[in-house]
Amino acid sequence: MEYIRVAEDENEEPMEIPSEDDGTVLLSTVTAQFPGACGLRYRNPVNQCMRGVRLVEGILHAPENGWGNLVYVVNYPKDNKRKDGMKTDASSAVKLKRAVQKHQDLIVLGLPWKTTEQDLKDYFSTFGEVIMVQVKKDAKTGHSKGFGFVRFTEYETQVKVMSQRHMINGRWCDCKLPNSKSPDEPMRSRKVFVGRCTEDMSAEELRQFFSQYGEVVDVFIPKPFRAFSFVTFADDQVAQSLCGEDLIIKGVSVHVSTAEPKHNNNRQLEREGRFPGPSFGSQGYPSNRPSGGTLGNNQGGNMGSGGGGGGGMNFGAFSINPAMMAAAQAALQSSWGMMGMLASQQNQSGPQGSNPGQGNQQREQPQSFGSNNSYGSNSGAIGWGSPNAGSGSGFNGGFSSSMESKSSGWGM
DNA sequence: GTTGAGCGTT
Repeated sequence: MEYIRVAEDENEEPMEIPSEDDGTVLLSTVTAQFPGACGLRYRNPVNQCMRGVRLVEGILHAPENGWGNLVYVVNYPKDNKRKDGMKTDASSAVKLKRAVQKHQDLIVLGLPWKTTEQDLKDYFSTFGEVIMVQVKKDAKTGHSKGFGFVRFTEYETQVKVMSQRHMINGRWCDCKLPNSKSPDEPMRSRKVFVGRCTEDMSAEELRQFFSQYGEVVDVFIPKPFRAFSFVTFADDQVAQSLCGEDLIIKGVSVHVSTAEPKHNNNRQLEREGRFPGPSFGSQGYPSNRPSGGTLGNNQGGNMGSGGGGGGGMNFGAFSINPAMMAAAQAALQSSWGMMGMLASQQNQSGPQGSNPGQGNQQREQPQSFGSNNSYGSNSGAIGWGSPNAGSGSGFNGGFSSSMESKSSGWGM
């Protein structure tokens, strides 16, 4: 482990604080010693100017030549000279949790409209081996939405890429960890949820693919197509180890998480706090949720919103539509089954018991299952994530790779 | 035919 020297003032005695394995320093590590700190700066030996240390998502990145022996000075918001602390901590705590980083897709923000996946591939390949790029496009027009994703083979490459800005086709772009996923949550389940599946991923292909990590005992793909599936392993540790990972299947980045969709992934709700409207039976869930938990949302209560129906749920009022069927179907597959859907009904008497995290499920808003499930090309295909084994043959069917075309003539 | 902070067809 490496340490860097940090002081509250240039003249004060520096304190050594630890860096992470990847050479970054967590802001949370700094705030642990200097409450209220919001960043670091240092005096550039070359020109004697103070320089800020790059900070992204709670992670401090070393200067070009590493941390070295410089003394880094703590930054505080405005002219707070510490002491007050605490207040900012609550809000920053959320970000600090992102601190532990793994190998993940990076989101690329600020892309020029004209930038193609090939451009991305070409550009990012200068940092290290790229195994996936995507430019998000409008389904109809095919026009870029101005952002994309990239995934590197090496974690070090990822760290490097995150630590700086990028000039891509004439625009400055940022690479960050997407906030579409939260740090993995603990849960003892052999089943994982696989999001962002495409329709052409068959159960057999998924089984084949996931078998490289461990014995797969079940693959379930909800029908009609819902862009996710469930994979159950024989060994729960295998399942757990995959949670939070992005995996590349047929050039498409899928996301693995616990079989219970933790996220009512709504950041708005976090900020706005409580839900409006009546929430019957919402005697709050035990607050022993795993760290990443979504804060007190009373979701379950929505079901009764119309009449309130103090205390009792009126099943007679239910009408089953296809969406609900699918939601139920999904629920049956998840670890908690219908428990999730009926979350707010639970008494949760024993603080003991099994898993925290039951409370707030509610699978899916019923949504139109309209016919248009046709998403076209998975363009950014770069083949399989190359499972080691040989048997995998037969899948290499034709997914065209937009990256195979060599040379990216940019400029005319 | 436009745009420029964001977050990937759960």
